[in-house]
Amino acid sequence: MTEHKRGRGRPATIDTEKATQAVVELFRSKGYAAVSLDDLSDATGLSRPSLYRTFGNKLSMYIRAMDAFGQQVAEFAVPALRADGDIEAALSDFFTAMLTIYYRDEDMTPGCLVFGTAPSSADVDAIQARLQHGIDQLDWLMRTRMQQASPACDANQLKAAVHLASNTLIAFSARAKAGAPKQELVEMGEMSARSISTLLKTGAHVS
Amino acid sequence: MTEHKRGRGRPATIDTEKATQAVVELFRSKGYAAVSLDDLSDATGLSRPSLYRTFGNKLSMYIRAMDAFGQQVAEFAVPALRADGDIEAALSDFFTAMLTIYYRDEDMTPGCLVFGTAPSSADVDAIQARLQHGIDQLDWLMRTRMQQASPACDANQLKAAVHLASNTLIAFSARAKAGAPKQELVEMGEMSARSISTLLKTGAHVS
DNA sequence: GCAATTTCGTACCGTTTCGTACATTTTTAT
DNA sequence: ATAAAAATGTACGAAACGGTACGAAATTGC
Repeated sequence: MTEHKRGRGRPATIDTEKATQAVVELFRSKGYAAVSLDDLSDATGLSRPSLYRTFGNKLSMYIRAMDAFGQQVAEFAVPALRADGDIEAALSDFFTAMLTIYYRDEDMTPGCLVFGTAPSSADVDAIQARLQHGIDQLDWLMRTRMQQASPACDANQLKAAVHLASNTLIAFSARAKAGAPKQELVEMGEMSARSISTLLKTGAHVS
Repeated sequence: MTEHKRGRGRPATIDTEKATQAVVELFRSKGYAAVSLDDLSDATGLSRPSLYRTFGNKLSMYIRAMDAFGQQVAEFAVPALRADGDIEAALSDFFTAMLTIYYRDEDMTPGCLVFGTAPSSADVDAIQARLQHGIDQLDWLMRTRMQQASPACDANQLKAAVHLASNTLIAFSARAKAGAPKQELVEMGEMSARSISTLLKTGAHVS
């Protein structure tokens, strides 16, 4: 699919995937506006014109980075939430999986590209739209999973649990960026998962 | 106190407080890195050298804006949390008070300066320190208020409730920036307040 | 080999950026 | 009046910025 039939001309040598990953890393650790094209050039090893050819301008690079980040989350962390079994374990495992993404290396804390850096650049319409998409998707994910876990739960109680869970993850981004140690947030996620699952269970027979 | 004994020389005409407010508004709607000194000059009506004389460089302006914003929160919203009475009402009123700050005008959504824009600039040490301070203060506020409301509550349950409440507010910043209508978040705050207070009450006699 | 074709980096342009030197204005003291 | 003092804006400089024209490099078709 990605393999073109090698026609005439100089063969391409750029590893788009690896470059995309470098772009993601840079944007999520320094934000959108603070990153210059020279920074991106250094991080990817590509010249500035090459960046333009493969990714377009800075905004489209950031948008693409958001998409790539979302895909990584979908592949690595969402399965933990979708896993069968106790809702508490699913929530807890999902939180910790997200935290291993947020804390890439043990020392540094690049955090979340979407919830960590997009809000401050939300005055750009395209960025705001993607941010909203990310939040919507998170809410949808939580709602469907919790509905499956507690089909008899009251609608309002369910909604409350969904928001508590989504908001927990969103806040993790800010806490990670603030320098909280990973273990602290892992424990916070475990406790939140327990509380939220308790609410879901008791919510099944409350007005 | 602020009134100097008017010695020799041209009297100052700059309204520092009004300029500070303009700086806060600009930073919290566009973030730190995306704001230029010319933007700040336009927003405040002060020339760039005047900005330097009164506030120092861009970073110190942002730091000062964070402090001013925190003070506004302490004066306008924190009393609602501290108010005597039901913990659910206190939480709900606090959330809505914060949301009236986040949604300054009906149309625009500048959001939260601390939780909305600081995370993406947390690679600057001074900004990260203030962000952490803001989170710590929020946690402390929640903990003391909930301790007062439910002195018999289990320590872990209390901690869980504190984190759920703090994380709710932190996430509101991202949701507001994403374009969520104010009413939606007000209702989300009410439901979260109810759930969290429920957890606090049931947590008094659970292992 | 040689032209066509595609990829890639050097070098450049106009603009914006932060920060400051310096002149101007406005006041008080003598 | 006139000098001293404080506050303020104009004008400038050096650096960084986003973006692109253009030439060099590498490969295939003839």
